[in-house]
Amino acid sequence: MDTEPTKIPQATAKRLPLYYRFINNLHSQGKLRVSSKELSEAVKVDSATIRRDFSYFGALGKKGYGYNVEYLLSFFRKTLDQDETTEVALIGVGNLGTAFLNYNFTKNNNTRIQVAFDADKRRVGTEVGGVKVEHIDDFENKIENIKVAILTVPSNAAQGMAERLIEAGVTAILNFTPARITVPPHVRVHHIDLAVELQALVYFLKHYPLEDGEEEE
Amino acid sequence: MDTEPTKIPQATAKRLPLYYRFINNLHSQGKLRVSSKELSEAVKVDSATIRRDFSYFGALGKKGYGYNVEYLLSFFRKTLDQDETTEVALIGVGNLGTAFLNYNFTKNNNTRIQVAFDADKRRVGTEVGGVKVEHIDDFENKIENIKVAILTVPSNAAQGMAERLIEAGVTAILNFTPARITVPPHVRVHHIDLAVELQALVYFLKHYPLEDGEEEE
DNA sequence: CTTACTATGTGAAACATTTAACGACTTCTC
DNA sequence: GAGAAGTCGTTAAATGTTTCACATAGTAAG
Repeated sequence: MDTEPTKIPQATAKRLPLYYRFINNLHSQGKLRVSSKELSEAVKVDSATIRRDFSYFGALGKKGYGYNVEYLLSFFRKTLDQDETTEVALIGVGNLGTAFLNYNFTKNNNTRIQVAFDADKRRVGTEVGGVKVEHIDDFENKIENIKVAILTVPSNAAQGMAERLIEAGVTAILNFTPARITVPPHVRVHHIDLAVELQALVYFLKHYPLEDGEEEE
Repeated sequence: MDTEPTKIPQATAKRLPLYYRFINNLHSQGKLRVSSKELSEAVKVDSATIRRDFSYFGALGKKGYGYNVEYLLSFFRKTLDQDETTEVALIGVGNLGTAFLNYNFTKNNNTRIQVAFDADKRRVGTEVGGVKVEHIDDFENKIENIKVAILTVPSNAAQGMAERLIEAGVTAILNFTPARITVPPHVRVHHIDLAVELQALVYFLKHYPLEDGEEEE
């Protein structure tokens, strides 16, 4: 009973949540069918890429018709495990951390921030976005079943915190600090580096002028 | 006098700011030389990839020696236009926007948030992270020379704001809203979608177990 | 039923990126 | 100064991703 088909390319996997969200929108708008072309315009991914992506999961659509929204939705729900919620811990309740806490992922998502931690005693005990803030030194006791952490601490604390998280059983970290943390091979880290993103955008702006007609991810 | 060599691959261009920051660190630590191997360990990019990346700009290193930090730094400073500051506008001073304003990009960066805008009158007139907050309806007058905007507004406002920004002359947008905005071909948009990033991480966690020895970007 | 239309799923080509491997040159050590 | 060790720059191979283009099968309508 493995839901896994053959391995999906990573590039495809990264687009799945995006597809899911949009299909979800369509569904709540009461739309019954959708073509790869419509989807393409909405999510800004080439329609052939969408068809290819979907095809890794088998034939989800009907020729001459498109995709049935209801079916697509229930398919992705299963595939993305939307039914079981993944509990997440957030480390560092600064501005960025607060932004996450207020984001309310659970709405369209299978992820929920269960608990947040901060080193600043003034923040401990408060509640942000419905999530309790605990002191960072207590966390070893409070994240026993948590495998995913969002790291929004100052960058000099990043490596140390990562090690403590891993020690406590975390195996996936979304790292928003500029520090590139070093982790054992069984731990997955995704870096999102705001300064780098902004600089890269500026670099593209200056060195890769868009000609009319050239489009963009 | 074109600083442009032949076109650099996009994947390389996205790594340049990362390299720059790290080389900058080395320099302020007083380090004189660095090898692609050391750099690789620090930024978590394969050393062959680093050598390849650097080689697009010509021969920056010396065989048997490595790279001279001073030289590398001054080279990247030029290449990434670190000398001229790019002015940026920030739209939407919520938690995420505030996080950006407090980030202080100028420190290691050639980008500076010059002005921020918000629709909430209570925020207008305040200063966040040293940046004045203006009312959003005034912005057409105040961003005449600004080409880059960070969009951290609620997602239902994203498309409309994007259009106003473009109308006012913006040609690059860093979009943090979940909305995939539609823009004319001469405008560059980079999407950073926090919920998608988190979901993708969870998907990888569940479906792509890391074997020992497998490493990760 | 037949014809016109539509849109999928995919083979094959094109394109992009990463990685391995190694020759050439430098530095280091004795 | 000679040999060992180190490290770049690059050629070539491998891998990954996107896109084209079209046969095929379904829909829609008279």
